[in-house]
Amino acid sequence: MNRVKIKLNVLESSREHFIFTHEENKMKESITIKDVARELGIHHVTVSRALRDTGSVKPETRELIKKTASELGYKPNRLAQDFRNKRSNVLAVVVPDLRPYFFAKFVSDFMEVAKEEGYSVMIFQTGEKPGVEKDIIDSLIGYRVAGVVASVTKDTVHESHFDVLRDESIPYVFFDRSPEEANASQVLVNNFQGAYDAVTAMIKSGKKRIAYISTHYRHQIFSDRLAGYKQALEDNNLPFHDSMVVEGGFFMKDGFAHAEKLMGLEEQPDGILAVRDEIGIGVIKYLKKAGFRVPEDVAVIGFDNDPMGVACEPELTTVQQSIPSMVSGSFELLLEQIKKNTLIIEKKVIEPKIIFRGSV
Amino acid sequence: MNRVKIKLNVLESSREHFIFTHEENKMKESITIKDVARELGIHHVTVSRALRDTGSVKPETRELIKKTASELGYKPNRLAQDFRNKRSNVLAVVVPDLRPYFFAKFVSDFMEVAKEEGYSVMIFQTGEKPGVEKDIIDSLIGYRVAGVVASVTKDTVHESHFDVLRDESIPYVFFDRSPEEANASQVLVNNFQGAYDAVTAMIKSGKKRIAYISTHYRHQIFSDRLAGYKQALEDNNLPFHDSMVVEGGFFMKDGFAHAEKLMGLEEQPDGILAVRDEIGIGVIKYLKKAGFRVPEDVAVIGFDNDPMGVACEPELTTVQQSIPSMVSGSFELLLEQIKKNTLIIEKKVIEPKIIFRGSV
DNA sequence: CTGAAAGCGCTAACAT
DNA sequence: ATGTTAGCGCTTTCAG
Repeated sequence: MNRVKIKLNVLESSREHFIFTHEENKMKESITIKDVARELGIHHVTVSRALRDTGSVKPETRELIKKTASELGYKPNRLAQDFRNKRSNVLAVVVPDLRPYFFAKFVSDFMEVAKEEGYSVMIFQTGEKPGVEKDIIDSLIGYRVAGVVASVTKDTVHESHFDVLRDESIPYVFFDRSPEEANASQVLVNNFQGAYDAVTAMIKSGKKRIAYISTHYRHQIFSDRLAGYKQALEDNNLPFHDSMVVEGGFFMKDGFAHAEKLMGLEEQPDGILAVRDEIGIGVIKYLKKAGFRVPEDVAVIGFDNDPMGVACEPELTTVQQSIPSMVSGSFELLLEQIKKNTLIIEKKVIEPKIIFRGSV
Repeated sequence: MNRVKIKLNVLESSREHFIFTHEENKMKESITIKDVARELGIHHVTVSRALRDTGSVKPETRELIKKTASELGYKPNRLAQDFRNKRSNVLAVVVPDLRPYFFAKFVSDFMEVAKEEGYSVMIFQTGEKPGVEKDIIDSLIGYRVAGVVASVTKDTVHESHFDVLRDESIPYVFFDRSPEEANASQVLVNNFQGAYDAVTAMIKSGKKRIAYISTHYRHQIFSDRLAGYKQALEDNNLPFHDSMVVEGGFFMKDGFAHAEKLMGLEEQPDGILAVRDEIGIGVIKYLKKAGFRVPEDVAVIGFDNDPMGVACEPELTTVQQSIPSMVSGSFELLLEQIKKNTLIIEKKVIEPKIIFRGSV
């Protein structure tokens, strides 16, 4: 340690600052298979074979090599391995935003499954920007990732920017949000059914005038939900009213505002389907503030099974999409393509399930 | 396309299954700098120099090379670059679990900052298991990551398993949760102050008997909060009662259960500090269910500023730790070490801030 | 300013 | 069962 500095207020909110700067540790040379080989007086290729359990190596030699390697602290250089193999053991997951529970949970589960099979995971966020999405996909080529799992931005219509992956034989699978007509495997949720079931549930509980709060995102997911909503009304001989479908926004405050507008109408809804749980929670917050009882006066159902839904009062009934199913579905689809080095186009549809809590 | 299969019920919840299997696209050979060089009748080293803006290359030649490379669709092979440079442009972020909002938000923000500087990010989850943490750190060596940012498990006491990184001159920074006495840079929150301020706020609003619900996690963060709680009582001449400190659990249901016990005591608390927002929400849910008014009868404050806190009623007052400050703090500390190839030990302390909402 | 040579650590293919 | 050869794509070093 050759110098000590004391700094203050580097961060606006910091209090204590001590810097101890050491001189660089001389970059210790890493141990390679050649070092292990030299130690044992054998060829490094034999070491390579032994360590990877390939080729034929005399069992005792193999054991000895492994023992020596571990004693010497040998760590395979994955950079060299990947380079040599022209492919890394990294899977890329591309999502619009990691923060929403749905994506955080998907990625979290996906990493665990991938790890079981020896893959590491790189995460990328598009921020809902198609341009960023394209740049990310392009950069993936350079990394020679083994495969890609993606949920596209709200504005991604084509999959053309994924073609570069195809050119490099890098398999990719879409989950949840896929470009329409994608020429790739997809793991999707039956959003039509989810909305249909949700509306049907409200009707069964006696509701007759059900509104739907959508988002401005023009992705098929959202139009499917609208279609399911309409179909459920029709199948129950309930009229469809334009005024009962509103859209715009994505957050709690948007749900609050939409609910305020809906409840200000001459003909008020007695049930509200929200395209996201957060919006649904905003709806409930408005309803309670305005003195409506939930679910007696107005029932509410959301989508996503966000844990946030159990924080509100009453707890939000929601349309759940099984994230573990989506994870295993997309991972298997990807792995099969990697293993067989083959393009597989398969569409898996996950059936949603209504989680009944207190709001309907 | 040479075969078509139809499968059914591969996933328990799937409905439609179509598989179209194509034969493998012949692995198109990627374009290398040699291809670009050949096209131009020059040496590939010149191409390398031109593309990286290093060395001296005649300006026109440089332009021509860049143009040609892009026309040919040249994409640098990062595997080769990283291998050659003995270091990748990947930063590793190690967290206990990606799902809690705090970590999801940290990682999300960190990725954006890292991207600005040309780094990609690999995420790892320890699942609060020190053994897994050790394995992850070991594996990082193989990847020759440029740097590591970690928040350790609840049971990590030493940083000894991080030594391997030091051996390879891979800098690492701890954020939020650090081993005690860590011999590395740290970005921490002043948890003592957070608890102190929270308790003080409740006292100022007239509360006289304040309980503290902790977790069983034996990490310094939690003892610091306890210490802050005690100090605030002392500074306000309020007695400390053992019965007012309970611990165990991490989730909403635990908060609910603890609140039930606390309110069942002969001497009930009139304020409750919860070590996490989720626990605080559980507390509020119990209080309301049992007929107590929040905050009139009992005030509640949590930690973390989890958005879930605004879903409950009343909205939860919380001790916020600035995630952007933590991200920029840890990233800068890491980047400086990478750039200078120097060990820097600095401790940044982020001051928390109380977000007043409805529960106090 | 440009070219030639060399090698990073590893593994596939071919010998022995 | 083990060794030899060769080379992945790139960049650093040295020559010209």
